[in-house]
Amino acid sequence: MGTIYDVARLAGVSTATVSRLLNGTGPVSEATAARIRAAIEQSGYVVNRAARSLTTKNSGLIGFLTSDLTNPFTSELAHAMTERASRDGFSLLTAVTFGRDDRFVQLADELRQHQVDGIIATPPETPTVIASLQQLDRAGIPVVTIGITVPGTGVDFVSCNTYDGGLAAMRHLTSQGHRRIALLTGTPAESVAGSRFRAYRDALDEIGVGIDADLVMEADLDRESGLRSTAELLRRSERPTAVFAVNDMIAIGALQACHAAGVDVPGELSIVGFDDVPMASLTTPMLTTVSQPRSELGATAADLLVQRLQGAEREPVDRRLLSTLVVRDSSGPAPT
Amino acid sequence: MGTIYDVARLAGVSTATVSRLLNGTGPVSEATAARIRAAIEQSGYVVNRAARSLTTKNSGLIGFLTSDLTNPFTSELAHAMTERASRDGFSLLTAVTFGRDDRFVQLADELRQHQVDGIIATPPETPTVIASLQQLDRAGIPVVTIGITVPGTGVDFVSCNTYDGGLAAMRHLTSQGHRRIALLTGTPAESVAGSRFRAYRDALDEIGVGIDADLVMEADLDRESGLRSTAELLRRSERPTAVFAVNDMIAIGALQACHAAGVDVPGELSIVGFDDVPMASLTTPMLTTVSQPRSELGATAADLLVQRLQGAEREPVDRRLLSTLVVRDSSGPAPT
DNA sequence: CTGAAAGCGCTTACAG
DNA sequence: CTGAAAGCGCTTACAG
Repeated sequence: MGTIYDVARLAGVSTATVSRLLNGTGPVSEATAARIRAAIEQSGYVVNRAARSLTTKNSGLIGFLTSDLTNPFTSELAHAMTERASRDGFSLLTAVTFGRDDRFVQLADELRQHQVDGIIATPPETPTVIASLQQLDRAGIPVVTIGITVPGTGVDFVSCNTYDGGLAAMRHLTSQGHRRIALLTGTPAESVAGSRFRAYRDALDEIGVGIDADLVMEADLDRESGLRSTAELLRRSERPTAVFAVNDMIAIGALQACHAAGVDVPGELSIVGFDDVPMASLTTPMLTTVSQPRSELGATAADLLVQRLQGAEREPVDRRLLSTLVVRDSSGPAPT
Repeated sequence: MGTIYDVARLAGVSTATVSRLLNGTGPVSEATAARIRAAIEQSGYVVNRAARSLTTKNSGLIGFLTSDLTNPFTSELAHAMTERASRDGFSLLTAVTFGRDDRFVQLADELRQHQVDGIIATPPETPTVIASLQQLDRAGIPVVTIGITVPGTGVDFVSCNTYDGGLAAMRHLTSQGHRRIALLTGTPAESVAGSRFRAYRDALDEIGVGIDADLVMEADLDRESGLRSTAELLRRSERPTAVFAVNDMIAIGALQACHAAGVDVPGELSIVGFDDVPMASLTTPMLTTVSQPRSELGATAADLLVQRLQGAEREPVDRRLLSTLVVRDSSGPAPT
């Protein structure tokens, strides 16, 4: 592909001059500029950013750590981040953890090896992950998290008021007479989707009902496990009357379990999800869920990181976007 | 973060020895190995792969060029590719073109700047894109494409038999009496989703009906444009009785347009999609569509590329996976 | 406006 | 089993 030396030789100048033209980092006479441009054209020269990063300490790479690119929520985040980042010449290096803590740690390390300028993470809020994020921060790598806070660091944080959203969802159920409400969430419930767990607990508390451990289903955060957990709930002699899923994919799995078991939704079981993914309004019945501004979350996260990478000195930011309950058809009064 | 020099100094050895231990590329006595490991631990050393790539010519980066990460089809591809690639230590550098040719060319260049070892692309089959891909190939960068062929190159190719799938979908409609069938596709129809266009044309040909240009709706490949195109079709005095969408997102948009206009599906209009994205079985009515093995496509593409990157010398591969028509509820007999 | 030279952090023959 | 040194492709003071 040719190096900057080839271009320099072809144009009869030094590599310093070529570099200056390429980066607009110093004056170059129009005559030599023209010769250099011709040489670049002729040799098909493409700058080697890996080499460049060796001196500049900037790779132009942003690491994105996520557990599942398949989840529409995540893919919209990634899309919005890519778009925002590319505006300032940054590319996204994506690492998928499959929700496994050990992979998170390993992939964070890999991103560092690739000299990412910064990292955006939207992982489960487990101790291992938090520790890993803190280490990144200590190593001086700018980090922005979506949905989880990392105490004692300079990490920027963008999220929705998921607690409020979760509370609205739960109250929507309790106000309609639901008492036996199952929670479909990750493992452990307290930390994976922790704010939604707290909303679940507090809303039950409001109506004087404690948490029934049998109704807290800890599993993966995907449709499969929503289907499995709900199928199990439906087999029990004493069923819940409602299900609160911490994301829509789980809720959709729950819906499918009901279809399969011939259980009427919302007549026999109310289902509420979280995220308002595109397909939430396409299910039968359409899903009641909490809407999060996905693109805005992604764009904001990327924006905060880019700002920092461009030298903005400021206090760590805690940016909360609004999430709202969207009542559709999968929820209704508790059966009497 | 410390460099290999810091580690070497700390362990009292040369950088060459550290490098040999790190890469398992030469013998190191157990005693020194232990000292080096301790030094790495102590200094929190992380190898700089950008620097490494300067000598090895391997970045460990695979570029993924796609038009829309939001499409479930694409995100599943990306997911599967990431998984397969990471097995051999490769990371995915994602570039999103938003379906724009100029961005494709620019992003391909950016990926080269970042020294990607190879590229996987699943873009529209436009002349600009083909030319760009050919240039990549000429530059000696291994390329695997999903869904489009690049003539006269060493590019590996993995796809479904989308023509057969499209033909099955179209025959499903024509055999039920449909004559006025609209095609919802990209611009230009002949090349974006070209095989599906050919299937459309040939199936109409079989029943002695020519293409009615008014029924070929060229637009973007997303839900929005499916909605818009269909809304327009529904406003016409002479409506089509069926719609064949080249992907499910478009088909879902078509479904929504019908909902909005109070048009019964499939009573008044049959809709057939393509891809069988997860939400295709969650719509009301559930979508008739052509199923593509998404994960397998992604995994195969990544596999072919990794093989090549690991030095496999072989003829360019043309791997066809099977796509099949899935008849659900959005299609039925033509209204009489 | 331009060039010579050092240095970024690695790996790799080569020599021992 | 180990080290000295060159080289990968850039950028950046420094000097002119």
